[in-house]
Amino acid sequence: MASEKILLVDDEEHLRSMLNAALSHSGFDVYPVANGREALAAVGEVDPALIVLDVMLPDIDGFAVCQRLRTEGIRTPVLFLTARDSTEDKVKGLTLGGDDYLVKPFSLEELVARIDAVLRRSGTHRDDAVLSCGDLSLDDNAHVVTKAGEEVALSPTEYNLLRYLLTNQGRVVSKAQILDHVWQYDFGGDGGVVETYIGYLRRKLDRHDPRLIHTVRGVGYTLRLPRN
Amino acid sequence: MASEKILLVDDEEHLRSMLNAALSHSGFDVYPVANGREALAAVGEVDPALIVLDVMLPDIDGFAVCQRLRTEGIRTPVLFLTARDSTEDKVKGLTLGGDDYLVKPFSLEELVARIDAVLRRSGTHRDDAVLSCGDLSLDDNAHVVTKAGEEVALSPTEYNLLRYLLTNQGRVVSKAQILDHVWQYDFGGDGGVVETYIGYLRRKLDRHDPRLIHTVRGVGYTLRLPRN
DNA sequence: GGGAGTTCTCAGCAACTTCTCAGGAAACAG
DNA sequence: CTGTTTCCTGAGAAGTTGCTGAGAACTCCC
Repeated sequence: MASEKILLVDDEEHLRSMLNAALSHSGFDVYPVANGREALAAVGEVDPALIVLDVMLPDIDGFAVCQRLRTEGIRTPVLFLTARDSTEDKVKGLTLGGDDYLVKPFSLEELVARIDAVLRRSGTHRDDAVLSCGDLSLDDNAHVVTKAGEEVALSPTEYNLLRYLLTNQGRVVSKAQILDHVWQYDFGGDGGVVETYIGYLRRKLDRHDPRLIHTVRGVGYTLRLPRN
Repeated sequence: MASEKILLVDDEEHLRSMLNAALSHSGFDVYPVANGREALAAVGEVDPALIVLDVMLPDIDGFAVCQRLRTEGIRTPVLFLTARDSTEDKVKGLTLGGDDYLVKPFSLEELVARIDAVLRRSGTHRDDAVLSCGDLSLDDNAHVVTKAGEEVALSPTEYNLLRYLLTNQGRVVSKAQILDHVWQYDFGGDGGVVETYIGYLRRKLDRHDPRLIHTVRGVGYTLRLPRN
């Protein structure tokens, strides 16, 4: 597998190891570092396809790291991680150069979706932007979901949940897995929300046979066409 | 046989020796240790394919052990064992990076099933996810059982029992063995339940010839095609 | 500051699961 | 054939899980 290299820059140890695990498992080749200096040093050696860069770093801040790379002529796309505060506004202007940003706390599903989107735009195609199952399809570029040709409006969480089910179609995913991947990493509630959102999805796009979203009692949910 | 190595970390001696016996018998190469320090030391020497890791340890807790490994770049998949009260609802992120968890008390069959699932996901194929016998088949990924092409809905216990019979097809298993493997290890009842559940399975998927589930009077049950 | 949309919790309900038990059927031994 | 043991089965009580609608809290946008 020719997996893409990702340079992961975050000083918070817990978050870094969590993102490392999640991105590795999503098929990326992850190089985790803890600060700006290490990041600058690693870019030359690793030559990553993308940099996941926390804005708040102990030494050089994320903007400065990025700017330094650009003045050196390095165009590697950057996905900034920022807190919901004043830095959020500063980052907004940076999406012009093909970069993007994500506000903490985010969900892992969203992170992977953004990374895929940035890589797709920068030409390094990871995979197709359209996921589908039966007459249901989700286009990640256009951010559009259609069922039987009809466009269906979904809220952000509904969309992320559907995307997660589609990337795992045919496999059963537990409520715990769904919470870990679709909800923000600091979410404190229980699995009850998942039931509610599965309900929302069913109402919006699984009202008639053949049903696509199946409950596996005591285990979780799965999305697939019924056996013939 | 190139059996996979499993590092088993649990401080409760009784449970540790029980799991050791069960996993060894399932064909794994088990390395049991009693605490976090020993676990960290053993990972380097043994290089296991998977770690079964109790969350509640006397010295370093399971999460910390895992995180320590990750920051060292070790990505061995982990199967956490957690108690129902303390952790289950509170702790998130256990299913990231291909890891999984099991709530105590569990059944041995479930433990082995989870281990197989994690190893399958992490690429270390132990064996296929589909078990079958005649026109009966059980797909562990999709968690779907079919008989003569028809999908059959099973409750969790029915599913676990069928899985146990399938992995032991051709061999006779006693009611005591079934209780030990399919029911939670602290189950207090008698073998009567097994008869009931064998009955459920027969009704759902063994109503017509050729029969697959056979009673061996005075000994136990066996699943296999009739001899011609 | 008001309205629309979204997120999350909760309680009541429905459906399912688990386990026990008791009576009857089947196998077996003498 | 008869008594004993083992197994099968249906009924039902108790517990668990999942679905749904109502509504409180929040955000975003005008």
